[in-house]
Amino acid sequence: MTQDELFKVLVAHCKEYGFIFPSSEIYDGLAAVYDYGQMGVELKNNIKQYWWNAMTRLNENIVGIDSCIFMHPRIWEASGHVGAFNDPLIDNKDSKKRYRADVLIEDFLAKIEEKMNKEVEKGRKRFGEAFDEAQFRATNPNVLREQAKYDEVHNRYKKAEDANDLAEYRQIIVDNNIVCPISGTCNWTDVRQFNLMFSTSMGSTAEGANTIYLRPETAQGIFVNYLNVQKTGRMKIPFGIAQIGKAFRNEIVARQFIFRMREFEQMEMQFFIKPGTELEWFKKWKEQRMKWHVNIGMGAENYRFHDHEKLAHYANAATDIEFQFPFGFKELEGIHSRTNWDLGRHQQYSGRKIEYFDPEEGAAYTPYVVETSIGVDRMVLAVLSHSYKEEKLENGETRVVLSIPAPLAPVKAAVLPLVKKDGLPELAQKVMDDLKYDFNCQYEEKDSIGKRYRRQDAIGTPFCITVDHQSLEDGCVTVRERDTMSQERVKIEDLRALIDKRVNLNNLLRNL
RNA sequence: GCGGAAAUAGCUCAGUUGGUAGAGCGCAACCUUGCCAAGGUUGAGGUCGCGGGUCCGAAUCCCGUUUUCCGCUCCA
Repeated sequence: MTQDELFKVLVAHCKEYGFIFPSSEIYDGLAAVYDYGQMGVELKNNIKQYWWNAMTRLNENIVGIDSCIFMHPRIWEASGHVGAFNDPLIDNKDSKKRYRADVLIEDFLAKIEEKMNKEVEKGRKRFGEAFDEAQFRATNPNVLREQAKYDEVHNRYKKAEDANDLAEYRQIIVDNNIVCPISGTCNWTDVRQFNLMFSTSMGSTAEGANTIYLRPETAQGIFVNYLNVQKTGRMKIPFGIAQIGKAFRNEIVARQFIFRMREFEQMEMQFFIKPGTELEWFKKWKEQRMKWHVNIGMGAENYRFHDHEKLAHYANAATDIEFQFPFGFKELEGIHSRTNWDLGRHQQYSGRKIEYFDPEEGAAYTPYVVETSIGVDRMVLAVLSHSYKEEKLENGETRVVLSIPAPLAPVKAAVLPLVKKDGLPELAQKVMDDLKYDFNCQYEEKDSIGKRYRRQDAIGTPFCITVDHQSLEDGCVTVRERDTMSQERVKIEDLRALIDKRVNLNNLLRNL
């Protein structure tokens, strides 16, 4: 099976066993939006818990928050998201360069003005003292011609701007033969507005309504709460704020299942530090985060760093942790040294002083930030794609098994009476009642025992506990292990400890 | 965004030159069995993605549309 086929099979498996469904499926679906089903939500919650506890429990100086999806619109101006993603953009097909269509037109208008001014200067030299500029502009044929052209383009441009008419932008550029400064050609694409942010309006009346955005990242919710947390938590630098939450991006091309969705979930931690120490902390968090991933046990060889050579305007160092997905090594997590860019911008836009008084320095400064940002859905996909296996058994049959690392598995144990009579269901139900407070368990009595084992394999349940006739006499049950299919007899009272050892998330945390 | 392909039961698919919708698996109930997807009986489930057109008659032919997949492009 090729990686491509494997990916398709995995998507089908996710739907068949209740991990991930296409959104709004009975209405033909909604592109690039997916829902988590009864198994998927458990897996996802376990991943989130592993991250949350690793951040907030293992680090005394990291605390969590949960900020809202709706935020003040000015936040997105400060963060640069509004400016960068609202512009009408046009590409030159020959030079492959992208320009702002409005800037191209404004530059063109500026050139016409320059031409007119040159004519006026010529006139001034010719007529000397007697020169009447207004008179000259109203009568000189060269100036009049340019002025008419200017007025026409300017009017069209303003109208297009008011109507947000992108096609008209392009038409103005083409009609006036505005060329690309690099290729010198007029071979343009359509004008497109790349607004990555979803917007809605807040306020019940049209005139009183504000445009507000669905956050395209959770990080800004942390930055705008920096002062609140630092003061109320009496946090001392260095310290971090962690958050898990939904973010929204109106992707132009959203494909590859849950790898790139329009609504997705992030786990972000912003670590606030003293300026000048950022590269040290960047290095530390790089190591820490890689350790967290490898600790899950899906093979260190499936991860790698990808350092950014071209840096975003706010960063002075950046790297990705990439995972080997069925479609290649792709970004799972980003680690960025964001300097004081975000806090500085919020200071500027809000007018509030966002500083930290460092008692050791005896001075105040705007903290620097190292960010770790991981996609929850990408983690889910990483775990699922790595865990899905089709095994050839000795009897020639194929077994589909999700070898999800046990602490992340949706269901930890299935309790199965060998037959549904002779008092076995009653005993099995007792076993179930004993375990259900500690672990997510399933009770099943339908179909043959073999079939039930396979069903549990398909959802990645690490343990199957079978109650048979002998159990009624000796109080022992068969524990069947998912990956090896091996069985052992265990006393019912020893079950909890045995399962706990393998599935408890805290054991994963202890290895960090 | 552009080009190509696909859409029939929960899943995988068949359905002849246009003539009343099929299989296997799965699902539900019961019987038999009991440690790796067992057998039997019975049953539920589809206006064939959606909308329009041609025709006496459309799952089948035509047009439009939606969604998905595969390339390219874009984004990071």
